[in-house]
Amino acid sequence: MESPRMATGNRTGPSTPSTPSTPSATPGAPARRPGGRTARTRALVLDAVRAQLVEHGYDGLTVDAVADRAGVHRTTVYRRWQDVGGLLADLLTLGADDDWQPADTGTLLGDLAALNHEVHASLTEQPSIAAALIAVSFRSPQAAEALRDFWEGRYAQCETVVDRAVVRGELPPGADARALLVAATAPLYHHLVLLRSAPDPELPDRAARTAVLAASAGAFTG
Amino acid sequence: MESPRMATGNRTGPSTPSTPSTPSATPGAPARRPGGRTARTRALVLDAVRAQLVEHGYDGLTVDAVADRAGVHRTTVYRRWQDVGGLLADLLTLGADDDWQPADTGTLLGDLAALNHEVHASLTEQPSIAAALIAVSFRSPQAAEALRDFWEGRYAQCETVVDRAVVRGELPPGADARALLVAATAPLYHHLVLLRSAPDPELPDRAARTAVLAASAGAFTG
DNA sequence: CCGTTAGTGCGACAACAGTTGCGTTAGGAT
DNA sequence: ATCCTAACGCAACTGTTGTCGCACTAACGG
Repeated sequence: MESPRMATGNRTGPSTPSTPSTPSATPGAPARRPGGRTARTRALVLDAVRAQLVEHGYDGLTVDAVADRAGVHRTTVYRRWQDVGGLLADLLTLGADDDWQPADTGTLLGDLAALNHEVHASLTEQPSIAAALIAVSFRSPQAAEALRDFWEGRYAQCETVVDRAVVRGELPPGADARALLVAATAPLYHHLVLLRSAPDPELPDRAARTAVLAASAGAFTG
Repeated sequence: MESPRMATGNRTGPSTPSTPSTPSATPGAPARRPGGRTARTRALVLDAVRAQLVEHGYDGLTVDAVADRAGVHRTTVYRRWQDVGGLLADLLTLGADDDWQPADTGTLLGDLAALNHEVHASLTEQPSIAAALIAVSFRSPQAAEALRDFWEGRYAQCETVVDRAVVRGELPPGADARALLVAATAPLYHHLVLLRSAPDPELPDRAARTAVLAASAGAFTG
């Protein structure tokens, strides 16, 4: 997971509740207005979320503080994002919809190590948006779902890493790509998020190596 | 991790701030009073925490609700435990100091699988004290530290599993026991806590098998 | 048994989270 | 250019979280 990047575009935001792709085709639902002011507000607020997170950390990330910093009224934030979890969830979806691709280093070990280094970096940066999102996902269903979707997407995209390894003959066909990817990355999350160990710069490489050895031993094939 | 058991003893509780083992030898510090009423209050409150957690889940676990149920005033709870995290941390320390031992099944795979089944059970029981503690550990430093200490103790105790495997000749000597144990258990936590996947009854065995295969391939012998 | 005071009960208080009703502004369609 | 109304600003409100000062009760030492 890398840090979500800001794209100050004209996107609608999460307040648009499951709108079909053809907005004008739904007569019962009220017409959305994703234009000028709405988009501007969203950009201001999400900018404020990131700035507030950087300056005051996760504990200083309250709805009131974000609204003040964005120059927007409290109720506006509450109406569109509900709570802090909604804000971070929106920030995540904003950064997740870009066309991220796993690195292609030529070997399974290299690919997994590169992936792990990305995860490691996103979890150890100060402050870590990823860590804040994980923390808030235990309070906010919105954040939990956004994080779930984000990881689902990322793991799906990373399956190409395993596919490439199969094509190269590094792995036998029929390997459980998802299980392999989880085995490679889980120790990182376990140490940094749950055990809260001190960051170990060699951990990404070691975890990747362990997963590759297990895969070579046939751990993920039937 | 299994559910902490209640021992309605006369222990002091976490409010005793790092008291040396000889309380009477510290003239500057005020004399503690761990006796009758204090112990009774702690038992009442911790009982209420567990009951409240069982009946209303983690979301219903507020300081006020616990105090009401325990028949104790709010301020008493705030003063001795600070917050919900302190309450759960105390509950954990109460259950963690028993002489837990990892199962001895005769094989490394069996031992790791048994361990994983314990972890799986503690995380999927409804409601899960373990899951509640993990969730609250992101809000409360006390809970975070208690959880950290708990896991540190458990992983230390589990190193005997690896030692036994070395003695049996299943593993070469010099294996990194901690890394092996983390590799075996991390996928469980990753799926159940972070990814929030649906519980997979085969996951404990598969994760244990993966770790053993990696270990046999020399993944943890640096 | 008595004196000291740690621990508790009690009420008042501030700060924060979150909601509601209503008036105002500005997007978008005609 | 005009109308409709989504989105916003504003203020007042409720409920919860956490703190503080003071009085009181009971644990522990003598």
